Amino acid sequence: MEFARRLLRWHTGVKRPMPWKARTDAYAIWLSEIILQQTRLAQGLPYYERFIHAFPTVHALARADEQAVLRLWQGLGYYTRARNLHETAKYVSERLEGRFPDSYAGLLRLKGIGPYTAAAIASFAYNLPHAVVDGNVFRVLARYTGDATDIATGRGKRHFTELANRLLDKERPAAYNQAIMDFGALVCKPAVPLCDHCPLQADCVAYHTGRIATLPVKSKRTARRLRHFQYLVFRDGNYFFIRKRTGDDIWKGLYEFPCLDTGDALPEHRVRARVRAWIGTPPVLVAGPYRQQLTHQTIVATFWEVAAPPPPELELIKVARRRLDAYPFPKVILNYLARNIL
DNA sequence: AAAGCGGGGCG
DNA sequence: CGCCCAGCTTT
Repeated sequence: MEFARRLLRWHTGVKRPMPWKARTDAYAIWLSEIILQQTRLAQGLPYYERFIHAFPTVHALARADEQAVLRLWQGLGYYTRARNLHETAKYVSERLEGRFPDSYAGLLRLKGIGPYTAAAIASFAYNLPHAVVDGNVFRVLARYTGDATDIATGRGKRHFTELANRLLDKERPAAYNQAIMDFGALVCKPAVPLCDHCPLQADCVAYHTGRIATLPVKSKRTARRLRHFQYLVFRDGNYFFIRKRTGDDIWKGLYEFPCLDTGDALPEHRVRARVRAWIGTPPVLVAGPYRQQLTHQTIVATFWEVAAPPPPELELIKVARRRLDAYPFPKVILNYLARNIL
């Protein structure tokens, strides 16, 4: 219990402010946790404020249409989270009378809720003894125990989850979980940890064996794919033609201009020839190429204007310039609009 | 078990 | 430029 006691003592002085801690309802906790998946607190906070204001209850969120939810999510990334958020809101609102499950196992069954989020809601909303295991916890525990088990493997996840639950203060699970995550974010940081001011330094194995910089061990490396998107901007005065992205690819559910995914780089004259063969009119290069760095892909987007009406078989949506802000777009489209249109 | 999914910040 | 961030879903 020494570990938990020191952590909680440290935490009394340096809590990070969490707006949703003012509310104890599972809805607010759940919303904040989904937003913060793989997302820094500073980046997620403004989104939480906008969501909780627009949808104060799970019923309000359930009544919204998906496009409005995605629009509010625009720019945050990992858009599957937004679609799952909406689906789960409808489920909880319509099937569970607005009440979230009050057990870890029950929470785990909901879409978009995995082991971390189930533990977070169980502890923060209901004070149940389930240890959260996120990036912070992996790092703190791997360093504290000097354990080089690969956190990217199932075995590593199981190992650190069991350890986390042994170390958990079962009398105060909510406070403990908040403390260890704040500790990972503020002291036991990834690149430049503050070991000189660390309350756990005396017992930290990695510190005493000089392995702070090499722990935790995370194997999977990121192979990054390079893709070239040619966006065709059909324009009729103040009207634009867009469509919704579908299929198993990035940005599902978001909108964009019709896109020629050429895969490899293509010389400008080849693009013009290809578009001309397709719709009879050569396009004019108007912007780009813009690079958009995703975690596993690099998108190079070039924008072409076409002085002809779009082929009907594309089934594009005709939208007035002033109405574009009702649609969710990926960042690269927003950049184009901001620099060239709006 | 491994792959895929955004965008931003930091050293 | 590479790694990381209050991870989850699909294959």
